[in-house]
Amino acid sequence: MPEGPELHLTSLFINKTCKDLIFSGRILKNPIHKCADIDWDVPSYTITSVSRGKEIILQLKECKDNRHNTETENVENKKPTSKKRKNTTCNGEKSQLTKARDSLSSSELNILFTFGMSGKFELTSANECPKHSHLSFITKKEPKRALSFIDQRRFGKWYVGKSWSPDRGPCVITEYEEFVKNLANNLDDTVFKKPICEVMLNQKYFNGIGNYLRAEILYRCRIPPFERANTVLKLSKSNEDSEMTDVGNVGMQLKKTTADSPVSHVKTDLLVDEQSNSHIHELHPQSQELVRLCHTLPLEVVQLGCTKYTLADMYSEDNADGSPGFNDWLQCYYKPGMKNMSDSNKRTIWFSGPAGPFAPTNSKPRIKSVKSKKGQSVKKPKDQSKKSTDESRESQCEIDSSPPEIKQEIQLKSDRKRSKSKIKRDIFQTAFKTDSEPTIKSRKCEKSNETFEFKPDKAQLDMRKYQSMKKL
DNA sequence: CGTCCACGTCTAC
DNA sequence: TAGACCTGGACGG
Repeated sequence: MPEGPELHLTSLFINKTCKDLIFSGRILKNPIHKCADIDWDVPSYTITSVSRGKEIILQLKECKDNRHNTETENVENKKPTSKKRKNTTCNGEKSQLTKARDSLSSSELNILFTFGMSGKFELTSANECPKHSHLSFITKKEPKRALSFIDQRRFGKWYVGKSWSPDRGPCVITEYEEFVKNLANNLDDTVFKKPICEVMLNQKYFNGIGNYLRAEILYRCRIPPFERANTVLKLSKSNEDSEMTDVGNVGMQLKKTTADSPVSHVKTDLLVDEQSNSHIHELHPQSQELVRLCHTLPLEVVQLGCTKYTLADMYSEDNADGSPGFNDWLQCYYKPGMKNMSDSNKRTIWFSGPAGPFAPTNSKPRIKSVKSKKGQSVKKPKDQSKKSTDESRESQCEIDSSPPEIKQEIQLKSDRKRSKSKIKRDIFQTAFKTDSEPTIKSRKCEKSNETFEFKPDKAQLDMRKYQSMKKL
């Protein structure tokens, strides 16, 4: 579920786990992926990372003490294939790497990633090639390990030598003040005529907000998803408005971290002191609440990830330590009893209460049932009519339209059994294991015959080449 | 077995 | 504003 918090946690994970690792040699690329090969081949380099909204940059830096050897080794190791290696981007743009090298020192390289719907990074044994891995950075020392970009659906992309996309606004997590300023200064943009739930997926203004966060944010400030954005977001009329607001009362539960978490060094001071955030006071009090939640809710998820040893723990249904996980944190998205409908971009918005005045007129519940843990389902009736009033929409949801006793029973069921739903939060399943503690998967792999699996598909031949490269 | 759905962009009418 | 880009899990017949 890569939204802002997951990207941010990935960045923290990479910085933590790769801190003491030296990488070496070529970056292995799965030929099935359309993004560019990366022509980087140095004897030793380090990897650090930084995230911004739904983008993340890997920073590769050649180790200086090896710099002297680099040139000669590169010449010696040059393989005939390396000349032929294409250097095109996802967009087919040529020589991006060359451009990048012109503008950067040859001893460092930035790679910009987006995660699509299923992108993630894992650190595994280099012998084990996780299914759907598309880029692998291999460590220098034995036992060799691989930092891999894994992406089941291949919607994720990377761009060599690129910096943050200019089409995206400030990060809701790390650039809160800029994010508020960007909003406050652009509320006359015509995009704000659209429903708030749709505008919240616009990364120009809400970089890092995705489908689950928009639902949670709107739910928690009780804003109907199809209310017009410029009704919800507006400037403060007078100073009196801002004096009425409850400044700085949010996110105080975000203080705790767990000492042995791989990301325990996460800074909890990302919460901006609102006294110094001049721009939020330009907004109407009601707008302020929404804008704050755009920062604090992603931070809560980051914090949740930081209190777990692995992110798999965070997404797990069964938390061994009894502490809440991601599924417990969710209050609206994909939860039994919540309503849902398709927005104008055919994305499911989860909500409670009225849909709002600008809900699509032909809308109906998109997901008919959400099953809770033991398989009970809360069935939502199919749309019987094409009414367009809020009232009729209300009646489409069983929970809200049922007699109180049925309502209560459904609620009890869903309380007893936490929603299991389809949201299998598989991101980073093994990723957070540290170097000293190999993953279960890799242990298995080491015990067996050192082969790695790559699922056969269309590009089998290329794949075999890739595999043999990988074995080297 | 077929259909629908999924944490997200992109581009072509 | 459709579709395209992808894989795979859940569910219904």
